[in-house]
Amino acid sequence: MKNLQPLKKLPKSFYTRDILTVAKELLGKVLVKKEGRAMLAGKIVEVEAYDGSIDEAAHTFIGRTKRNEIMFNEGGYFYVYFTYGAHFCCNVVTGKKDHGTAVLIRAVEPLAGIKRMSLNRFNKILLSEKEKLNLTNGPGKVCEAFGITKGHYGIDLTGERIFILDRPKLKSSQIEISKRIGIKKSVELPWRFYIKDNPYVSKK
DNA sequence: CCACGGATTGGCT
DNA sequence: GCCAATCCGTGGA
Repeated sequence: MKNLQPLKKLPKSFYTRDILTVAKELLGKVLVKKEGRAMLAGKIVEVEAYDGSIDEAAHTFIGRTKRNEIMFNEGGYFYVYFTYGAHFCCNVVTGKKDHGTAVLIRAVEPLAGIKRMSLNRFNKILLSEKEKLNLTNGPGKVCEAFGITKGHYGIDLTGERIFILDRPKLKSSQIEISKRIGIKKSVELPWRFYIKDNPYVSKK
C-alpha cells in the first residue's frame, strides 16, 4: 500500500515562503514536464539557493535586468537561463515579490519518461549503468534531459506545462548541506542542499 | 579514478 | 571585451 500520498501540485503558498525553507523542502518533490500525453518526471535530489539581496553569486545581485526579471516576481515561476555558451539551467522562483530569490535545480532522479530523457541526452535509448546515472546529475543535464530551454522562461508552476508534485517532507537527517558548486563569489554560503546517499547527486 | 582546460553564446560593463 | 549557477574529453596515475 505505497503511494497513498496524493499526487498534488505544490500550491503557490509553498513557493512564496523564505528561500532556504523552500530549497530544503523541494528535496524529494517531483519535477514534472508534460508533453501532450507524455510526461517527464524526476525526484529533486539536489538544489542551491540564490538570494540577490545578500548573495553576490545570484543573478539578481546587480539589480533588475531583462534576463533576471522573473526572479523579482513572487514565488512559483520558472527561471531558465543559458550559460557557458551551451547549457540551460532551471530554477524555481521563491519568496515575495521584489525579493529576487530562486532555487537552482541541480539534479533529479529520473522517474518517468526515461526513454525520452535518454534520447534527449545521448540520442539513444539503451544506456549503460554509468550513462543512466549520468542522465540528470547536474543542472545542465536536467535541462537537456527534460528538453527545457529559453522557451520555458517564466512558466507559472501552478499551471499545466511544468509543475512540481508534493511528496512527504524529508527528515533533516536525510539532508546534506554544503557550499555551492561552480561559483566564484559568495562561495562560503552553505546554501547547497542534497539528499544523503542519493546516486543522482552531482557531487559529494 | 582524478585533474585540467577548451568549447561557445549571450549578457552586461 | 570579459566571463559565466557547466559539461565533456583527454591524459596521466
